[in-house]
Amino acid sequence: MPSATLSSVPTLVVQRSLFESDPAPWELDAAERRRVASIVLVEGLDKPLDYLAPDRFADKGKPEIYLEPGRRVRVPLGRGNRSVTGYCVEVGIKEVGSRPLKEVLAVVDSERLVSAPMLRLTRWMADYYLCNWGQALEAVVPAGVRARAGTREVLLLHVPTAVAARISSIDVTDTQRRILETLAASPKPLAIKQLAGRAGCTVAPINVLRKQGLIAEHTERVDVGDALEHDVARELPKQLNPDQARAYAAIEAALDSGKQRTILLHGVTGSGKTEVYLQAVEKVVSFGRQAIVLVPEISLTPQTVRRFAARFDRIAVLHSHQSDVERRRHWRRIASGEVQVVVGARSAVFSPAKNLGLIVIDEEHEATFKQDTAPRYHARTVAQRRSEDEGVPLVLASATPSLDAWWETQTGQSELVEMPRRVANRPMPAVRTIDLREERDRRGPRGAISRVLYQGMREALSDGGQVILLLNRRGFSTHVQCPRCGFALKCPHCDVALTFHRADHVALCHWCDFRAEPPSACPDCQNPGILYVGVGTQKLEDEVRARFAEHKVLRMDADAMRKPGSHDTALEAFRRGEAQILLGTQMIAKGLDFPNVTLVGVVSADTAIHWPDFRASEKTFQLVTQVAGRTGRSDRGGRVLVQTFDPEHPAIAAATRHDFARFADGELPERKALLYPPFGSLVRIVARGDARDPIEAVLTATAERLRSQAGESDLRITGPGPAPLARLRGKFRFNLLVRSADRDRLHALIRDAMGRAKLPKAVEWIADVDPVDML
DNA sequence: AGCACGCCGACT
DNA sequence: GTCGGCGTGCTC
Repeated sequence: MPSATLSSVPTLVVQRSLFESDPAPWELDAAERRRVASIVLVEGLDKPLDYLAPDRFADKGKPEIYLEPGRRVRVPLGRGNRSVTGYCVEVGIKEVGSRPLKEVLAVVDSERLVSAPMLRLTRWMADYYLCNWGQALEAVVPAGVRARAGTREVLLLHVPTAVAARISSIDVTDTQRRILETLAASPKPLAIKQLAGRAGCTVAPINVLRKQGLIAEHTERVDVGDALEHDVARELPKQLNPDQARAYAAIEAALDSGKQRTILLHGVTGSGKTEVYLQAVEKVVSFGRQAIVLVPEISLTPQTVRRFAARFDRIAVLHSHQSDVERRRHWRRIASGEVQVVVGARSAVFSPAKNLGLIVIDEEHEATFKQDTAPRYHARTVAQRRSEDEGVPLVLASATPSLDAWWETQTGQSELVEMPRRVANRPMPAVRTIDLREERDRRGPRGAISRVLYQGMREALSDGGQVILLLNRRGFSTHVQCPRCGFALKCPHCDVALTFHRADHVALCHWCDFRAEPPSACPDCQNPGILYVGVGTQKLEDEVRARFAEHKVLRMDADAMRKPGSHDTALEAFRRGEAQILLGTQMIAKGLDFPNVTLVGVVSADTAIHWPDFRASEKTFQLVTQVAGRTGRSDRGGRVLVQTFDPEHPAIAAATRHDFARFADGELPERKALLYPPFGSLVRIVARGDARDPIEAVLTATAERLRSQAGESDLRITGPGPAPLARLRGKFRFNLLVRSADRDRLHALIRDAMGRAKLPKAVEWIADVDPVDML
């Protein structure tokens, strides 16, 4: 072949590709204004794609297949045109022609799932939480709603009007005439079985009529089963005391202002915060708007729901233990505007309230408001954004506010309302620490309960009071260890010691549920004296039963409360006095109101103090303060005994004085010095994989990229280093902490750095924005 | 996320 | 010569 021909080939190729990417003249001529839908795919690439919206999807008279933003569609993607699902986020008339657009294949949803404000919110979430827009959209609409759980396609029959007019004169059998008359007389279309039942015949003659066209049919999607609403005795608003009235007035002013405001309701345990926000919600409802009240999942008991049901005619409940069918029922009632108040867990912040008037977050400091899978949103942050976008007030309530929410009040971004006194002027319980260092050196029975705590329990019980014992460790013993060779039983998949559970006689990993046979002798040195050390709730229960044999003991922890509903049953039993001693993990520390509890014992206040988490102090303060708040709630009074090896620790010292401000004043400067929240924004990147080196390498490269891109900014980078839980479920884990006072820039830098990194197949990573769990 | 294209090694 | 390894890049 002549060389001239060879050299001309590449030229041709180059020109062809130019024609393909640039509009050719004849294509420009053909440019048209067409209806174009912008589609965000549920998975895959994070960039809206444009598709042609055929006219058949533009007919408002056909709401089943009307294409509008907030509905899902099926669209062809890639060379193979495989059909994928995406959310329509925009529909408009656009100039097309430069490149032929593909067409939307089908409209999936027969109604809008995501409103315009929710579309904006999800777009913001994607930016803020470094996730795909598609992921954010999927988080906002419950799976049961997407799948239309609890509905069925049914075939409905009716008599065409032309036929109905001459039923008596049609040539049919008597049975067929009866069928036609029955159906024509029905005000609503009927299913085949319904019609057969009413006409007193089988389905056979009905099918004959259908074939003849004397009966018309169409399909419709209907709900199966009816909503059962239970009647609850109505309760009237309570008279507010002066502190409550002041707090209410502040919220009322915010509501009347018609503007977004954030109010932190800082009220000591037992100060009656709930009544304040209930009345605020009543006000919102009175002018026809809706309120969302978020509570921690654990507080969302039937009792809590009853409390709301007693005050409002139409409430909806949303939480994770509902079936898809239930959740969809509540969700649609909210979307229809029927519901006045939504009470729900974290994800209820996405409730499709049309005419939102107020958002309340009770126990605002609780970690459960942070989602621990993508998108890793915090309901408080999302609620703040939503309330700004929709111009409604946000009320945060807590006896132990998060330092994040607290600091906002100090900088004037939100308003602080204090409720420093308990209702009925009841005093706060006296809190006394018991120094376990002294106790350790004393002779006497060795156990988890010190002499002083034992005496306190004896006194409380003999006076007819009840006792709560907090121990934030489940299981029987926390370690299985050989005193001779130092061997400790560890999880083969995780970097943690196995906890011995005596009830199941198993050594259990609390992270991956690995189970092992507990050894009776040291597997290493065969020493038969292997020790089961460290006290969990099960061992504490044994000790309490042995030393208080004449009293009934109730244990509440994740193991004892495995059955659905057992949590509520146990609390009710304790409330009725069927047990005198309630012991358990943090699930007994929160929000409960037992008037007869006159003693709270904290078996070990130190469990969280040495946690490798910058919030360790904050968590300790909250836990001790919250559990202390469970007593002194009646005229019987109450007191609190806190066992600790570190009575001078600022968190414990402040908790014993119920002194939040003192705790905050001590803790905030430390956060500031290290640029931790609330002074800096924090993003934690966690990488995991089968081998240490590639994981660390990816994070090192990312850290370097961040440093080189950071320029003059205040970026502070810690790591990469092994995560506090360096091995989990068989994977090695490394993390990188990045913080900056400039939140938006921080998020943008990390998005860029992670987007550019080439991730080896064997490495997975996530970015956790505003992390709560640092393990 | 898939799914194709593409450029190098072991086979019929 | 062909099958197939998974690196790279695109998807309206």
